[in-house]
Amino acid sequence: MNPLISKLEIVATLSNDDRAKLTSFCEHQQAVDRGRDIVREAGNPENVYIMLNGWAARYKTLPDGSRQFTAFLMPGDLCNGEVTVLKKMDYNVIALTPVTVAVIGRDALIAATLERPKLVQAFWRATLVDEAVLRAWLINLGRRDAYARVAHLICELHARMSNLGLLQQIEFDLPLTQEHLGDALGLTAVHVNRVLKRLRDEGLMTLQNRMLTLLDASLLAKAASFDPGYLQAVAI
Amino acid sequence: MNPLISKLEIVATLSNDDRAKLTSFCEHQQAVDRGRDIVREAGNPENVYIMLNGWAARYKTLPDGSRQFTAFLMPGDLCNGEVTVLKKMDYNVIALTPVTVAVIGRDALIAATLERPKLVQAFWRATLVDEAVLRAWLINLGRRDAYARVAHLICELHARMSNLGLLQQIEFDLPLTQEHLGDALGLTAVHVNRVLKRLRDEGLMTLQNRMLTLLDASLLAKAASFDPGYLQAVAI
DNA sequence: CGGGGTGTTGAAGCCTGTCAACAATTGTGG
DNA sequence: CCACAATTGTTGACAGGCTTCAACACCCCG
Repeated sequence: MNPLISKLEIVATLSNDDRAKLTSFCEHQQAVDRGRDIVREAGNPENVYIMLNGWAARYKTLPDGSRQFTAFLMPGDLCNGEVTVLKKMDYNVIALTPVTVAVIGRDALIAATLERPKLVQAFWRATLVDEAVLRAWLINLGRRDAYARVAHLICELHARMSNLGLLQQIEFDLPLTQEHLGDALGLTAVHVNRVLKRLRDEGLMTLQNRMLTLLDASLLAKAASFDPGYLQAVAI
Repeated sequence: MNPLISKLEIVATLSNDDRAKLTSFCEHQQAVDRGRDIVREAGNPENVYIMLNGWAARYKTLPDGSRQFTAFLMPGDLCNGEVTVLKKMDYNVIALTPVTVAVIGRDALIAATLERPKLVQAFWRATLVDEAVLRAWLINLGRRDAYARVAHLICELHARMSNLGLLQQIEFDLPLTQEHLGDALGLTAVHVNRVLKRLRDEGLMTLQNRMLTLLDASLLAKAASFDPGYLQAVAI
């Protein structure tokens, strides 16, 4: 199944025509090696890149060399959807695993959406959910200690993958290093390690060999004060 | 001058017709006392509220009672623009000063924007700038210490007010308490106080009686590694 | 088999939170 | 206009969470 369609159908109902259009968007594909940037701050945003496979992260690097992720991108997510409306990009996107993206000319995407107001609205709604996730991250960094912060991120990632239909079980592939988690959470990899150990010792979850196992999902959600409401768009 | 028009004209060019429409949006006004919520998470989002005067903050409260701001809202900002596309709101907005808002029926706003694609795009671009601000806040909380964090927020607020044409000088009214700053920065009011003292002692800025004075703007920007690029939308 | 990346653990130090007391300012009612 | 209360700002002492630095184990891939 096309992940872009899956993602948009969470927030909107699409016609067969819309689905066909989205499928055609994904014809021109490109592979990106793990560790390489998919889009760059300085780059010319002529194209829009859509995640089809693998994991990526939106990030920015500070003058002192430290890095902060502002989003994890999963299949169906737009790497730089903004450029349909703005000529600027103020972030980078890096492939955290081997990634395949769909490449669409910015103008082609704009033209297509002009003919299909339903599609615009679907993209728009998906963007608003992304923004809600961003707000949740801010709250996470501002007001939760490292323990609850890690727990909250794990709950979010599990819920998002579950929404995409990428899993049903308590065990799933999480191809993130502890440094990646630290970059997302505003923590050092060392401290992420200590928190994961505690979560493991307490029997809430384990993360080994890139396999995450939720041993006690409800306790984990409670520790994180996780409320999944913000991940579900409610269409008018 | 109508602050909504000022705000949108930063990111788009408007026709006289558009401006007239926006002015008509602001006919139905409402006053909100300092400390009261303008919109509530649980509330029914039938209306869209637009800031005309005063300061407000988007926020969420955690189970333990702590509060995190996710945005400061100034004249021209939409309190809950999402509800034109989504039926849900996952945050509150509180008036930090006495506020006047314009109240528009959600359906009326949707109808108006359907006739005016230019207006939709203007709103959309403004939203994307707001999102860039949100990312900047996340980076601020994730990777800067309290000193640089406070400095960065001050730089941002100064730049935003400057963009709105609300000031030209190095001195301007900043009606936020130290607790407000703490809620935005993920710090305690006590520690904000200590940082402000240090910034004062070092001659970078003072904040007294709700008056902020930038004594050395370039040094302050340097301490914060502040780059104002993200505040300016670049239209296609 | 060897090497780079990743994970694990400990010790020490610093940044920020917590608690508390008091000062300054603002707001309110007489 | 004054008196008083409530909010906000200021400062100190102390505790704790997280970072830093370091060493080593593990694992995958060449």
